[in-house]
Parts: sequence; C-alpha cells; structure tokens
Amino acid sequence: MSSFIRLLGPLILAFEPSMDSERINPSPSLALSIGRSPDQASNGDLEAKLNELSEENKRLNEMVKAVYSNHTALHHQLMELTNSVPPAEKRKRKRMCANMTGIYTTSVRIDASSSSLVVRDGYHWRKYGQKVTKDNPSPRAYFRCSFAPSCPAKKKVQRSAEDSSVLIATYEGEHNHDPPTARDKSLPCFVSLGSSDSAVALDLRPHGFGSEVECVEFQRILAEKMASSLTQDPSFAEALASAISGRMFQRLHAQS
DNA sequence: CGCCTTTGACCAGCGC
DNA sequence: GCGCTGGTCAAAGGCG
Repeated sequence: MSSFIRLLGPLILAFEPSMDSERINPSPSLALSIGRSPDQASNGDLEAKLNELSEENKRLNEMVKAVYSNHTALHHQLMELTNSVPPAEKRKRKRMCANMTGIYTTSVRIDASSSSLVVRDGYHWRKYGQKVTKDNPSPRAYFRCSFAPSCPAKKKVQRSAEDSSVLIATYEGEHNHDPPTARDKSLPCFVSLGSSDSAVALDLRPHGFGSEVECVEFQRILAEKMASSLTQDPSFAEALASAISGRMFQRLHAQS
C-alpha cells in the first residue's frame, strides 16, 4: 500500500490541479489545423482553439481535483481503520515495527488461475519455506535474497484473501548489494501493463530514491514506459484514432 | 553438479 | 504450563 501510494505520489503531484490559468500551456502538437495550413489560420481560429483547449484543461483539472479529493478521503478512512485496531493487535504491530524498520508491502495482480507465488522485482530470491496462515487459506511463501549470501533482505508472498488474483508481497530488510544487472540499477522500477501474465516489478528499497535527480529520472522512465505500453496496445490506438477522427469530423461539421 | 522447490519438523513468542 | 501460530531449518528430490 505504501509503495503504491509512493508510486502514485509523483503522478498526483505531477497532475496537481492549478488554479493559475496562466500556467495552462497547450502543447503545440495539439493545435490541429483542419483543412488549411497554419499560415492560413486566422487569429480568430487560434483564439477559438485556445479557448477550447483552456476549457478542456479546466475540465481535466476538475477531474484531477475530484480524484485527489477521493484519494484524500480514502487516506483518512485508512487512518481511521488503522486506529480502530484492537489493542492487542496494536501492540503486536508496534513491536514488529520497532524491531524491523524498512518493511514494505506491495500488491501485484496476476492470473487468478496461476498458482505461482513469484513476484519479479529484479532480484534473485530463494524460497526457504511455505506456510498456511490462520487468516488466509492460501499459503504464504518465504523468500530470501540469493544473489548475495550475506544479504539480509527477505520477502513474504501470499495471495490476497479477498482477491486470489492479487499477490501481496512483504519486503523486509535492505539489500546490501547492487541489483543483479546494470539495467536494474539504472531502472529502479519497471511497470508492465496490459497482459494478464505480466508482473508489476517495484524497487522497494526503504530509502527510495537517492536524490531528486533519480526521482525525476524515475518519473520520466515511468512516463515513457506507460506511453510505450499504451501506444503498443491496439485497443488504445484504435480508441485514440476514433477520438481524433471524431474530433476532426466535429470540426469539419461545424465549419460547413 | 549446483541451485532450486517442497515439506515436515522444530523453535520462539504470545495469550489464556 | 500448554496450545496456537508464524517463522525458519534442513533433508530430499527435481531440473537444467
């Protein structure tokens, strides 16, 4: 959950609604000229386009504000639920937190029919145990980092009790070595979208990004990955083409 | 042959 | 003290 919020954080910040209308800066690539060259476009047309884009930007800002307020409300609910935990459970959690810093959990959606408990995250893990726990019918698998013998990093993987297609991975301890490959080192997080057999791989190192530069770089890579996945998705391309052609048809219709 | 998973046994902590 | 539960160990066997 925390890693999920951490992932969402930069995105939410990147889309933080702004009340400053001067910051609205429609991309030149969006300024479509239908049926005539940019030289022929009159100031009136450009003004109309600008107004239209401003309106659209305003609508998107409203949507983002709504999403942001929903996120805030959910966060409050989560805090309330956390506070309503029975005292015994509270003590247990407090003890666990005191003894083990750097514990992070993440959920990964997989194929529900798959029995695999593997969460790919770029590291090499060796399974050393499996146990059926009281609160969940599906077994919990215990993994230890096998890349370096002295590495204290561990993880537990278990299917969600509510949704068997979701794997809950709990990471404990820090890796005392670099990720196995140079690619992993330069790419702290990679996200696969679309296919059912894909796994979301997250770098859950407790200290997060080493610097603001790394964070910005991560956001850039994440955006590229998402854009790449979307452009490779035929259904998305089809929807996009449909939206653009619909828009063009509207404009032509309005001009005629 | 080395590395991995599986699985039953064992251990420690906690509540009653 | 006893039973329950979660976490770990280690032997056995599979696989490339």
